[in-house]
Amino acid sequence: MPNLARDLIIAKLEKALEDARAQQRMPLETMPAVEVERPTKPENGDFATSLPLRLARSTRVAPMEIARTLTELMPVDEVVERVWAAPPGFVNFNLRQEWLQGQVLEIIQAGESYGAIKAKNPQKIMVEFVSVNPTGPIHVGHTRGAVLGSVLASILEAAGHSVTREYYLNDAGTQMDLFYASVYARYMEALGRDAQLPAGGYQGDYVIELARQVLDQEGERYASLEREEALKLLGDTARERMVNLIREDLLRLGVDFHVWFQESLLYESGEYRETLDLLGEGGHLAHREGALWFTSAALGDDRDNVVVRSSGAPTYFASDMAYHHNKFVKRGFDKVINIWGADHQGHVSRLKAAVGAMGVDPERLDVIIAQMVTLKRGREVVKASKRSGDFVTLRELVDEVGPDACRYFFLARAPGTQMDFDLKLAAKESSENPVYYIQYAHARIAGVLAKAKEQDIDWAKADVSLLVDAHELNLIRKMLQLPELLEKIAATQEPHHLPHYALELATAFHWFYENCRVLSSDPADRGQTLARLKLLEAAQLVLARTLGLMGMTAPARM
RNA sequence: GCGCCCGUAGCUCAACGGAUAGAGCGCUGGGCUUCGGACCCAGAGGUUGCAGGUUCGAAUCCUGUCGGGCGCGCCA
Repeated sequence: MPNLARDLIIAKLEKALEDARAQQRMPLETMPAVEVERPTKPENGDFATSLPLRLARSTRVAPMEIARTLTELMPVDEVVERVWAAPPGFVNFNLRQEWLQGQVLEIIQAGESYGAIKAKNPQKIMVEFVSVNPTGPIHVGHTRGAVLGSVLASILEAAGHSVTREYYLNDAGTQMDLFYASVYARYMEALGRDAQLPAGGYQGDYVIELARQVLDQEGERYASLEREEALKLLGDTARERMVNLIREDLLRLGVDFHVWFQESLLYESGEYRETLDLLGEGGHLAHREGALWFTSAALGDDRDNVVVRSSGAPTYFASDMAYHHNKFVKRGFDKVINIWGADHQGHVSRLKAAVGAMGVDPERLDVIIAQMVTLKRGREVVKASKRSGDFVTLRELVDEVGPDACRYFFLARAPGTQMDFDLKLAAKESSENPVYYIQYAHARIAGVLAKAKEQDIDWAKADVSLLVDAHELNLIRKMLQLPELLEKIAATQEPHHLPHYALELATAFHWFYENCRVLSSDPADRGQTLARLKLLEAAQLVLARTLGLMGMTAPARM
């Protein structure tokens, strides 16, 4: 891809500023950062900058005068057709029609890589997400983070970074022990033995099913073992089965990982020990009340945190520190993005403190907190609690709503806002969901292109300069926004803009389709037909690309 | 009590400190003899919770306040 129009305009502005200073037409002490925006109103141009308004104070020059000076210093070229000053102090830019037309060919040439950007500083990035304990199936609350993480990872890749998608598997620790004991109790129960769920054990029906499944497939062998031995061996199989279930459920949603990182490895490899030693040497650990503490209060956190309990068992936080040591120091990620639920929000500061104490710049760790999802059936709130067993699983959700709608729905909301998910509504309205509106645009294009092929129309040599209708140019303009958008999302880590863009793109297409007939039997329209087929080919590509980045299907028929 | 997040149209949500705060759903009224009507067009609907402040300009930043969510364990 050539440079983005936006970047060309920024370069133009920067040059104009330098010229203005050199010619002493503007008293600039330092060069300001140049930013351009896309005006909401088309009459305000394809691009605009409010630079004159920002510079008015420091230069003590009237905004409109600055705007006019800059305008004079920016001649039109092959990309920009018109530059003008607009009150109260904007400079607006319009793109040249010929350039827009040419972009159709550029998009087709870029093909499936359209929108991909060469990052100015490509980074090795890890996105760690979901990471639910394998003590039960994934439920609705985790789905948001799953979608968010997978799409963010795709977009970061498109923006030129090298991305690892990782699931942190907590296969050690007290919750797992509790889970094993719960499965064991259900297993014995299934054999008719007297068994009691441990205090605070996992009560969900899935534990009963799991135990029964093990019994069916592996027999009674665990019952004859010593309890401790049985817990270990039965635990192993139960955990594996649970992890597989989680993996399958996520795959149904279209979420996949490069790495399933086992917590237990941190202990086996000695990295846990190594991390503690490192922190100890730095003076960040203290023995107190029989336990070992990370002295995070001294680093600005609200309080110190226990790393090793008085029982000698490490806390979850201890392994998390070792895990992040592994991410940054052992594996050398430039940036790590963790996606957590709102209930983990209190852990951000202490983990950042720990990362800093390891000698890693805490800025390299980003934690995105996805706020709670309230699940509803109509007006009724559905409680989701894994231990009480009363929850809706990801699998049930995907079965009911479908993966595409599910992804779109979770993706379209900014992570920081709490959201309601009405199961009833989602299922009922699925045929009028924006998802279908977007996919329908893709299917419509596929239909026209297929028809053109049936008629042996070859549009390879179409003349794009015939694309002069406002609807056509509008569609091209919209297609050209994708690369900028991806760059922005990669920088702000807010993928929710993508579904909104997809909707706008689909609207631009439907509007075009309504107003511009593509296939015409009139020989006089031949040139226009070919050009429009070319445009559709590009539009289909951009739609498919956008849907693909969201992990959604781009159907040729619906 | 302290900390983090969120209050925008009837509902679900957008809006990079910028120009008249926008979409979808729902509601009202229109639109195909031709490529897929799962479409298009128009309209109604807003004191951006409230009050101050900063700024040429605030839904956005700051302070306070009201309302909601989540945290504040030798659980994860």
